[in-house]
Formats: sequence, C-alpha cells, structure tokens
Amino acid sequence: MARKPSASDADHAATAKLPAEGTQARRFGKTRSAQSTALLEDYAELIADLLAGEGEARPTDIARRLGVSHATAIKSISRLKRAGLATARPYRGVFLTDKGRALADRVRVRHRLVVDVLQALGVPSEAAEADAEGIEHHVSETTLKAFAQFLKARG
Amino acid sequence: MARKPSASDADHAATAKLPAEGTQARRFGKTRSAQSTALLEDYAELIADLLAGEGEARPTDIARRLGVSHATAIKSISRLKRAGLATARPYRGVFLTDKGRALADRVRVRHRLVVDVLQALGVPSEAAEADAEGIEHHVSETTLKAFAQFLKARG
DNA sequence: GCCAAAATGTAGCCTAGGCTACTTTATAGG
DNA sequence: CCTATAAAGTAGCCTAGGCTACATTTTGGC
Repeated sequence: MARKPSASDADHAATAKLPAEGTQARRFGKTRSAQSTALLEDYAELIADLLAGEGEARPTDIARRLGVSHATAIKSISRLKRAGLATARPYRGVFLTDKGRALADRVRVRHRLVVDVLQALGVPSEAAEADAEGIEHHVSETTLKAFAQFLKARG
Repeated sequence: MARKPSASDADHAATAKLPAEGTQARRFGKTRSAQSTALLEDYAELIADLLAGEGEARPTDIARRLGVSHATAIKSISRLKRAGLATARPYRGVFLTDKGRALADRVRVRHRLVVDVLQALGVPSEAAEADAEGIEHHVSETTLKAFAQFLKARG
C-alpha cells in the first residue's frame, strides 16, 4: 500500500492483523456460490412437483411456473442435465436423476421449514411464502437445525 | 437481469389449467430481481463501513473484504456509480451519494435485525452472521416488520 | 392422413459478475 | 528528486441467466 498512512497500511505490512477479513471474505464467497445453485434448486423442486402432480414436467409448464421464457427454461434444463440432476429426451419431457430427486426432497423440506418459521414469527403466510423462495437458498444446515428445534420447542 | 413481462405471459396464463401459476411466477420473479440488487447492497454497506472506520474506501480494501479480485471490485463500483449510489475520482477512493448512504443505512439496520432474529431462534452467532449475509437481501418490508415485532415482544 | 397450432428446440444477443494479465498512476523512501 | 512498488485502472475472456426471433416436431381436429 503506497497511499495514505492510514490504519490499513499496518494491516498489510504486518501480515494481516485483521482477523475478520478472511472470515468475511469466506462468508461473502459462500453467499455468492449459493446464488449459483439457487436456480438449480428451484428447477429441481418444481420438476419434482410437476412430475408428482401431472405425471410429466414439460419445459413450457416449467417456464410458466417460474415466470421465464421457454427458451430460458430449456437452457436451464440443459444446465440441470450437465449437473447430473436431470435427464430429458427431446420432445419427451424432463425427468430427475436420483441425485436430482434427492436435491428436490431436501429443498422441499427446507422450504417448508423456512415458511413455518417465518409464520411462527408472525409473518403473514403470503409474505412468508414469497420471502422463503429467496431466503431458503441461503439457510445453512446449522440454521436449519435451529429452525427445526425452535418449531418443536414451541409446539 | 430484470425480465420484461410480455404479452405471452398473459396468453399462457389465459389458457392455463393450473390456478396458482400467476402468483408463483411473480414470486420467483421477485426473488430473481432481488439477487441483482444484492451485490449493490453489499457494496454500499461495506463502503459506508470503511468510510466510517478508516475514513476512506479504497477498491483494494473493498475487494479484500468481499473476497473478490480488485478488478471485479472496480467493475462493481462502476455499476454503483451508474446506479447513482456512489461517486469515485480516479485514485481517490469511493464515496457514497445521499442515495447510497440511505441504502447503506437501510441495509445495515436490516442486517442487524436478521442476525438478531436468527440468534433469537437459537442459531449460533457465527452461522447467524454468515447466513444473514445471504438471507437479508430477500427479506421483504412485511417480514422485516414482523421480525422487529417478534424481537420486541420477547424482550 | 393432412395440416395448423402448440410445444420444443436453436441461434444470437444482452447484462451481471467473476477472473487473469497488462498498463498507468501515486507515493514512499532512499 | 528519482524510482521501486503498491494501488488503481483497462482489456479481454468466461459462465449464468435473461430475452427475442426463427426453425423444427408433435399432435389434435377435421
């Protein structure tokens, strides 16, 4: 650092005396990587839902449910395939692999838990559902456990 | 990233067999647009933090704290400028506009609230801090209010 | 059995948010 | 007052996740 003689100069020269930096960087990094899997999680959950409810998961339905164009849905589905979460034969719908099904299950459970906690905290169910959609992808295992415990403890 | 709600949405919805679709699509759409502002919020908060703590916010420090390369930080800073949240003179550090300061304040308050709620639910402070970083960007005003109320009610 | 409409798929474009590699500027220190 | 070095900035590349526009398959209705 060759600028002002501020506090950060010392940090740098003296082999990082700020202990929080590494931690914080790791935190943010985790947040960012969570975002990249969030979409895949949504797709997996939705496909499982459609397969259970309609018996098939078609790109157009997926697109409509997610509010994106069908082209976008198809592109995302190909990412799902690349990630080993789904399979699809042209014009024949989308299916989940074992891995995809496992992911969908985890996601569904987590979603329920987040919604329930939000409602327990007094969030109206409408908002709870909406916010959970975004929140759930950032809830760690540790936090999930705490949520479960909290719900159990209060009946 | 914000997608344009075009006529085809309505078309599809009109012939749809599933009743809950419109709502769900809107939910997901909101989640996605929240993601696009999440980074700007993080930057604004961090810059405010650095300005308060060190008296200046330099791209290198920002980059280190966020765990990204300085090139990435600089690019993001230029997005902040475009969004009217920050100003920066070459080689002279980054500053927040009134709008940026207001955003940073809101973000800081919200972050605290989310962390406090998580801890109140029994989440260890380490995990609470980490998860809050991701969660906070998806908490609506409604939910925020409920959080505040909840904390107040339990002392 | 044909044909139109709907679903599916492809191509090409955009922005955000990452990166590395290189260049330019400022400043500290001899 | 130079100059080495750290910070800042620039260029160019990549992937994800959006879109529109167009091409191709399926399929339902006659």
